Amino acid sequence: MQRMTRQRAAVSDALEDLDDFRSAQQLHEILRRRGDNVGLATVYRTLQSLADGGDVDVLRTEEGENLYRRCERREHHHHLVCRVCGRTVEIDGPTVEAWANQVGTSHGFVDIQHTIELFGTCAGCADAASAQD
Amino acid sequence: MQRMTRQRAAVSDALEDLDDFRSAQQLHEILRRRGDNVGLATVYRTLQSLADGGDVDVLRTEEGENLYRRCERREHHHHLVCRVCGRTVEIDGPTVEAWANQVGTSHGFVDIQHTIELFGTCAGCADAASAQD
DNA sequence: GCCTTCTTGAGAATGGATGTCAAAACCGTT
DNA sequence: AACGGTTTTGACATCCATTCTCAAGAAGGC
Ligand SMILES: [Zn+2]
Ligand SMILES: [Zn+2]
Ligand SMILES: [Zn+2]
Ligand SMILES: [Zn+2]
Repeated sequence: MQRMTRQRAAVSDALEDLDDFRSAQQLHEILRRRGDNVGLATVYRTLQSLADGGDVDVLRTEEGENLYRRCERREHHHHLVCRVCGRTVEIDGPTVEAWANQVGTSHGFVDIQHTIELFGTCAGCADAASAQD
Repeated sequence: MQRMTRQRAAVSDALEDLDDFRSAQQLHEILRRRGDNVGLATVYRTLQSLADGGDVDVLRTEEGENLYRRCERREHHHHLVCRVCGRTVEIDGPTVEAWANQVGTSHGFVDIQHTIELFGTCAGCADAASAQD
C-alpha cells in the first residue's frame, strides 16, 4: 500500500504549481529552493510511482531525459510542446487513436500501443524570434 | 567530406543484412562475430552519421537505448514494431501527417514536428503465446 | 506508545553514450 | 607508387541520468 509521506506530498505539490514538463533534477532543485528538502533518489522514485499510477505524464526528450507533468485530464491524450519555452497543450485525437489501431490490426498485430508527441514553436516564441531580426 | 572506410562499409553492410532495429552494441557484437572488427566508439559514430544523413532510422526504446534500422524508403515514415520479436513494418500515414500539422497550426504553433511509433504483438508471436497455454 | 512494514537518502554502481588524442587510414596530388 | 594534409579510428576515460544499496527513519494500524 502507498504511504503518504512529507516527501511524496512535496513532489506532488510542486508538480501542481508547474505548468510544463520538468525533469527529476529540476524538481529536486525546485524543492530544495522551496525549503522542502527531498533526496534526489526519492524524487526519482516518487515521479516514477506517480507516473505508474497515471497521476503524471512522462515525456522523453531528444537527449534521453525524462520530463514529468501533471496534466488536466487523466485520460489518454497527447502533447503539443513548444521546443523553445516548453509551453504545453494537451491534445485529444480520436482520429489518430482510430488510425493507430486500424493500422496495427490490418498488419495482424494485437495489443497495439502508440507513442505520439508533437513539437513546434508556439506563437509567442515565434514572434520573439522574428522580432530578433 | 565523408570518407569511405572499411569500418563505415562494415556497419552499413551489416545493417543491410538485418531486418529489424538493432542497438549500437548489438551491431558491434555482430560485426565482431563476423570478423569485421570495428571499435565500439566507431560504431556509435557511424550510426549517428548514417542517421543524420537519413540513411538509417532511429528508434528510442522504453529503456532509453537507441536502435537503428535501414528502411526500404528514405522518405518520412513511421514504424509498427513487434514488442516480442522486433519484426518491423514501415507505415505510411498521410492521415496522421495532415492531422499533426493541422493540430499544431490550430494552436498557433509553427515548425511542427512529430514522433509517432506503434508497438504491438505480431500475429506470429501472438500465436506462439496462445499455444503456450 | 509499540511494532511491523514501507520509505528515505547519501553514496556507490550501472550503462548507454560521448570525449580524448595519438596512431592509422583515406585519397587527391605529384 | 610514394607523399602529405586531413579525416577517421579505437582503447580508454569521462559523462550523466537513473537505479541500486541498505541502514536509519517515518507511517500508521493496534
Ligand atoms: Zn499530458
Ligand atoms: Zn493516443
Ligand atoms: Zn513478433
Ligand atoms: Zn509522420
